[in-house]
Amino acid sequence: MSWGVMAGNLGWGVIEEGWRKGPWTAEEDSLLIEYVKLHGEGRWNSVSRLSGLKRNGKSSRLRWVNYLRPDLKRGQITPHEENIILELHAKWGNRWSTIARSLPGRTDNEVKNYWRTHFKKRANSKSSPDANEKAKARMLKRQQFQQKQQQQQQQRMNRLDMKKFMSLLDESENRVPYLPQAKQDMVTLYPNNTAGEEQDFLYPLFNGYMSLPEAPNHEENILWDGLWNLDDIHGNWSLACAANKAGLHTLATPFC
DNA sequence: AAAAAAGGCAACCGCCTATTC
DNA sequence: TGAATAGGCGGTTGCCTTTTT
Repeated sequence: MSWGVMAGNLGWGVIEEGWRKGPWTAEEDSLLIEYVKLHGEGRWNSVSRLSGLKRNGKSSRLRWVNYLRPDLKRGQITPHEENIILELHAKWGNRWSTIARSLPGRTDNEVKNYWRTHFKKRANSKSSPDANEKAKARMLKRQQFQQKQQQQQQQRMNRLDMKKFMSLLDESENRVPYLPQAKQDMVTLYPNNTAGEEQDFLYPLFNGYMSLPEAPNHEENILWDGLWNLDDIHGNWSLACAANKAGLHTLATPFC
C-alpha cells in the first residue's frame, strides 16, 4: 500500500509535530538501514538529524529491532519454538523480551503477538469447545505443513559435506571467537574429515553457524531447530557449547 | 459470491529504568 | 543529587488478510 493511501486513512500515516507515523515506506527503511550502517545501533534520537528521516527515535529503534535487523529470523514460528514459548511463558509470564532472548532471531513483539493470537484465546475458549477444536485443527494443519518444510530443509542440508563445513569454519574463525574451538573438536572427533555418518551431527552445528548474520549463505534462511537438540549429539558437550556460543551469543538460556 | 468474523501483525503509547550532565 | 534524556518493555490499537458463514 502506498504512503498516500495510508495517509488517507483515519489518523494513520499522519504527520504529527513534524514526525511521520504509521507504516514505514521502503525509502524510510533504506534511510534507516543506511544510518545504522554508518553510525551503528543506538543514538536513535539522532536518526532524523543525521539521516533526514522524519521519524522519532522510538519509532526508528522499533522499526530496526522488529523488522530491519539483519539477524531476524523470517517465517512462521516452528513447533519447537512454540514449545519454548509455552514453557518460558509458564515460567516467566509476560516477560516477552526475556522469552524472546531464548529464541534467536525472534523479537519480543513477535513472541508477544504469537502468544496472544495462538494461546491466549485458546486459554479463554474453555467455555467454547467447538472453537477450541477448530483452533486445534488449524494448529495441527499448520504444524504438519511446517514439519514438511523442515524435512525438506534438512534433506537439503544433509547434502553439505564435511569439507565445506570445515572451510566455512576457516572463513569465519577470525570473526567468531568460539569457532576455533568448534573446529578443533571436529578434527578430534572426525579425523578422517569426510562426509557420511556424521551428517546428522553436522546438521545442528551447521545450522548454528549458518544462522549467524555474517555467515556467507545467511540468506538461505536455514532453520535453527537442530541447535536445540545439541545434547543428543554424540555426547560431546564442549563442541555443542562452542557451536551454541557461536550462534547464540545473545542467548539467555544457559547451555554451558 | 458476498458479507461478517476472526486472525495476524506492524506500529504506537505510556510507563519505567538507566544513563548522562 | 536531581533533572533531562534515551532506551527498553509490555499493553494496546488499527488495518489488512484469511476464513467462515
